[in-house]
Amino acid sequence: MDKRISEAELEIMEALWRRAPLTAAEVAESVDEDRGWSPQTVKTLLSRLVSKQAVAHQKDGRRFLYSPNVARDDYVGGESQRLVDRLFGGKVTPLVAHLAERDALSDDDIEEIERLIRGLKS
Amino acid sequence: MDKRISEAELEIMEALWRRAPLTAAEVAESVDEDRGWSPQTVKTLLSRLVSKQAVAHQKDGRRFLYSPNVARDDYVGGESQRLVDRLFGGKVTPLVAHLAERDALSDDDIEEIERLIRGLKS
DNA sequence: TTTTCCCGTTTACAGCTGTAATCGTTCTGA
DNA sequence: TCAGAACGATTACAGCTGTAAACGGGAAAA
Repeated sequence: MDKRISEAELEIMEALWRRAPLTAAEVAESVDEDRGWSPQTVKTLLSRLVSKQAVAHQKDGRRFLYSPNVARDDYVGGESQRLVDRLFGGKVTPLVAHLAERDALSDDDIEEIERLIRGLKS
Repeated sequence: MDKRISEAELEIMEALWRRAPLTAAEVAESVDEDRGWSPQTVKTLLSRLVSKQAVAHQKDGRRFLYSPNVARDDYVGGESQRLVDRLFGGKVTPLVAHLAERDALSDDDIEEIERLIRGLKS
């Protein structure tokens, strides 16, 4: 948990959050579908993540097994907080209000948020 | 509305969203407090924003007047959507749930969101 | 044993960012 | 009229990103 994780690196993290530990080749497989990256690219991203300490690797014979070193929840929480801080003065309500106004909320969403909020109140 | 606005550039946008049109010098003044940028830096950021078409400039004598070319609301909406897409599978509810779980919501927030949701339902 | 393959590591390279300094031109005050 | 001042434009430069290719060493296959 050192420097920020870039967009491409996030793809790698998602693969490792889905399943870990994985070898570089397995990560490449788990990710290639959508992005079409060469295995080299995946390896580069993995080592960058290792130096950023977002990913840990332990030797397994002559190869490495990679595992996330940051919980997805923590990452997601941090990023959400960043957004809220940067754009909504640190307040969550305006974010929700904003999404609501932009019709980004379906009726089901509204229903569900209401249930959620109701749960929080008790 | 072309390429993405970077973090530093966002500071400039915020100044222009607060008040516009402004000269480069005025932007620098309106922003310098927190960041401690040299006026040159502000000018560089302004021209980058102009080439990204996030800012418009019209000649006023031998200087330019700069104005935002993107509404803050649109920008904020786009960024929020990006976050929701990248980290919450495009669903808003998990975001709210997440913030709630992380205790990022005060009682007042909850109260207010509830009011907001209630408003949406009717 | 020799060739081939697989790994991780190193190097590459262009585009974006942060942060300016410098340049050329034009207005302005002396 | 002539030297600054003020502007925008051009150039700088290191660090981060996206996207690999090349390299070197060991393991596996022939």
